[in-house]
Amino acid sequence: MSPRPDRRAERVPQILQAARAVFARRGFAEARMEDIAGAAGLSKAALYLYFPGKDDLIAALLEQYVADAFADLAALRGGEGGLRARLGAWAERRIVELEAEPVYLAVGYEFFALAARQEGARQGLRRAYGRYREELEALIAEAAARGERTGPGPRDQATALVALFEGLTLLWMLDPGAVDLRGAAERTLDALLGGPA
Amino acid sequence: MSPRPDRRAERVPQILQAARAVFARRGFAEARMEDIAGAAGLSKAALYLYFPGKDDLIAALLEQYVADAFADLAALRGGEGGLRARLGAWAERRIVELEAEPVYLAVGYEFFALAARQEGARQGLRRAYGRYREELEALIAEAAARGERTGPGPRDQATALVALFEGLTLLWMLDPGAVDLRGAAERTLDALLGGPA
Amino acid sequence: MSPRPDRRAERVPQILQAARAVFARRGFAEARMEDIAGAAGLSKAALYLYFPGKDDLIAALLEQYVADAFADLAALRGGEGGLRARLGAWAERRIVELEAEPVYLAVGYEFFALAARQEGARQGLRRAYGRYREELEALIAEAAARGERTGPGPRDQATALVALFEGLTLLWMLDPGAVDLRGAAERTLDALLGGPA
Amino acid sequence: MSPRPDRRAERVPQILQAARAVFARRGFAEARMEDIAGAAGLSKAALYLYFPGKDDLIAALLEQYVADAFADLAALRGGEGGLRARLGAWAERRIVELEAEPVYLAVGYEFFALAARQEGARQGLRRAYGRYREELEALIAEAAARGERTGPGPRDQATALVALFEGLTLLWMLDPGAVDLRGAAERTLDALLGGPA
DNA sequence: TATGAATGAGGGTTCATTCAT
DNA sequence: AATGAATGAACCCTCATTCAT
Repeated sequence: MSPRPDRRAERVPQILQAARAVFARRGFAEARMEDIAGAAGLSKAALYLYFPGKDDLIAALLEQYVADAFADLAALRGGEGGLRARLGAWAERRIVELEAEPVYLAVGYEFFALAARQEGARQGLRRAYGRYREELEALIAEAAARGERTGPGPRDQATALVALFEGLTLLWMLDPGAVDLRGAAERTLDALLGGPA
Repeated sequence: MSPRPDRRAERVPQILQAARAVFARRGFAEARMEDIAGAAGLSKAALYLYFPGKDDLIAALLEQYVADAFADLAALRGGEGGLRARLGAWAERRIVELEAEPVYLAVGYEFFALAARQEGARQGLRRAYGRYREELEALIAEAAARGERTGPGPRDQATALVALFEGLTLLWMLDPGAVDLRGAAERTLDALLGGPA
Repeated sequence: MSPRPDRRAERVPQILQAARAVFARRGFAEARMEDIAGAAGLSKAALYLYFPGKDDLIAALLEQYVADAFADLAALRGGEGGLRARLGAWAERRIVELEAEPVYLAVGYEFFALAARQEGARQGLRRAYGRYREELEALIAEAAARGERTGPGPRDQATALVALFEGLTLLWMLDPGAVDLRGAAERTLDALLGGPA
Repeated sequence: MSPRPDRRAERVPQILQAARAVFARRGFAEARMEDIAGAAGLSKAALYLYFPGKDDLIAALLEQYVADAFADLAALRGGEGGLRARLGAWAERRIVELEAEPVYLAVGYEFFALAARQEGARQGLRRAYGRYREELEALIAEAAARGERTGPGPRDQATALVALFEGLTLLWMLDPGAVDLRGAAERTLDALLGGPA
C-alpha cells in the first residue's frame, strides 16, 4: 500500500559494491556474473534487471571510481588550515584507505589498462584526473594568494603531486615493506610546497 | 617431443613479440591464442609446442618486461657524463619509446593489476622495481661520492624519481595534450637532484 | 483467486488478439510473454492470471483459429443465391482478409508445423479442416439436389476446393505479384463446379 | 601425407541431414544445437566449425530445400513419355517421399512461417516456387506444341497444379485417412490436363 | 485484480587446449 | 616440427514462470 522505496536506489549500490569486490579479487575477465550476483545477495537474473551486461557493470564502476575521486577532492577545498596541513591530511586519508583494502588497487589498474587501449575508458579517467589536477592547482594558487609560501608554479606542482602519489602507490603495492608511504608523502609535500616550514 | 633448442631460440621471441602486440591491442582476457598464433605466423597448435598455455605466455612476457627494465638500467651505470645528464638522456629514451607505441602501456597496467591480486606476479615486478630503485640509488650515491651536487638522500631520491616517472607516464597516457612529458621530466630531475646547475 | 467471469470475458479476447499479433510478427518461439502482455496492456504477471502458460496461449489461439473457420462456414450454409455465387462471395471475403493482414498467415503456418509434429495440434486442425470439407461437400450436394449443375463428386470437389485455396494462398504469400488471387479463385470455382454458366 | 579429402564436403551434408531430422522432430526453436551435433556424430563445438550459428544452419537448410525442389524438376524436363504420364510419375515420386517421412513436412511449414514474416526467407522460397511453376508451365507448353491435348492456359494450369499439390499435401498431413493422395493426384491431373484420355 | 521484482533452468556460443596425421 | 580438426568446460545472457505486496 505504502509507496515502496525505490528498489533501484537500493540495489544498484549494493551491486556495485559486490562487483567491485569480486572484480578486485578475480579481475574483470575472470569475475563471473554469478559470483557478483551472489556477493550482492541476488540471483544472476536479478543482476540483469539492474545492469544490461558485464561491460555496463564495469562502466558503472568506472564512473563511480571517477566520482569518488571528485568527492574526495571536494573535501579539500572546503577544509580548514594551511595548504600543507590540508594536503597532509588528505594524503593520510588516502593512505588509510589504501592500507585498508589494497586489493582494490587492482580495479584501478584494470581501468588504466582499459584506458590505455580504449578511448572511451580513457575519457572518463582523463576528466577525473584533469579535475584532480585542477583542484590541487587551485588549492595551491589560493594558498599563494593568501600569502602562504608555496612554490614555483601551481600547475606543475599539482601535476607533480598527482604523479608522485600515483607512483608511490604503485611502488608501495609492489613492495609495501620497502616503501614508507607516509614518510614519502610527507617528504613529497615538503619538497613540492617549499619545505615543512 | 619438444622442438630443438635452435628452433626454440627462433620461435620464442617471435611468439613473445606477437603476444605482446595482441595483448596490447586487446588485453589479456580478450586476446585469443588463435590471434597470437596468427600474428606469429604459426598455427594454434604450433604455439603450444613452445608455450604450455596462455598463462605461461603472460608469465614469459612479464619476465621479459622485467628483464627489459634491467637492460635499460645497465646502460645507465656504464654511461658517460654527469648524473643529471645521464638521467636526462635515459628519460628521453624512455619517452621516445612511450611515444612510439603508447598502447604497450596497457600491458604494463595489466601486469600491475595482476600484481595487485596475485603474489606470484607481484614478486616479479617487486624484484624489477626494487632493482630499478637500487640502480638509481647507486647511481646517485656514486655521483655524490664523485663530488657532484646531488641531494639529501639517494634512496629517497631514487624512490621519488621512479614514482614520478611512473605517475607522469600515467597522466600522459590519460591526457597526452595536457602533460608535457619532456618538460616534466626535466623539472623533476632538476628538483630532485638539486637544480639544473 | 482467479478473475471473475466478467473480467475474464473482457481480458481473454484482448489477450488473444494481442498474442496473435505478436506471434504473427515474431513467431511463436521469438514472441515473449512480456511483449504479449504489453500489447494487451497488461503486466506479465497479470497475463498469467488468465492463461497458465505460453503453450496454453498458443492452444487457445489454435482453438480460435479453428473456430473462426467454422464461423466463416456457417455463413455459407445460410446464404442466398446459387452455389457458385455463394462460394465466390465467400472466397472474396477470405481474400479481403488475407490482403488486409497477410502476416497472420505466419500463425497459420506455425500451426501447420506444429500439427506436422504433434498429434495434439494435428487433431484440432484435423477437425477444423474436416468440418470445412464436409461443409463444402454438403453445400455442393444440396445444390446438386436443387438441380444446379455441379460436377462429378461433391466430396472430391470439396477436397479439391479446399486444397486449391490453401495452395493458392501459399503461392500468393510467396509472390503476391505473380498470383492473381481473385482470378485464380474464379477460374478454380468455374473449373470445379462445371463452368461459369 | 596424402592430401586428406576435404573435410567440409563430408561434414556439411552430414550436419545438414542431422539438422533436418532434429528440426523436423522438435521444430526450429526447440531444437538444441547439442542435439543436432549429437545426431551428426559431432561435438557441439565442432558444429560451429562448419556453421557460424543456428540461423545459418536454418538458412542452409532452406537453400537445400529450394535446391532439392529444382533437382526434382530437372528430372521432369528430360523425361520420356507423354505429359500426363510424366506428371503422374513425378507426383508418385513425391508421394512416396512424403509417406516415407511425413515429419519433414514440419520443416517446410516452418519455412513458410518464416517466409510469411521475413522478406529474406520469402525470397528464397519465391524463387524456388517461381521456378517450379515455370518448369511446369514450360512442360505443358511443350506438350501442347507437340500436339498433345493439354488445356486452356499453361500458366494457369501450372499454378493450379502447384497449388493443388501443396493443398492436398496439407490436407493429407492433417488427416491421412481422409485424403487419398494418389487418387486425388490422378484426378487433379486429369481435370487440369483435359482428361485421362 | 494487478504488478514490480525475482529466479531457475537452460541455450547458444566461445575458446583454451588436445589429438591424429 | 607442424597443423587442421575436434572437444570439454564454461559463461553470458534470456525468459517463462512465480512471489510478495
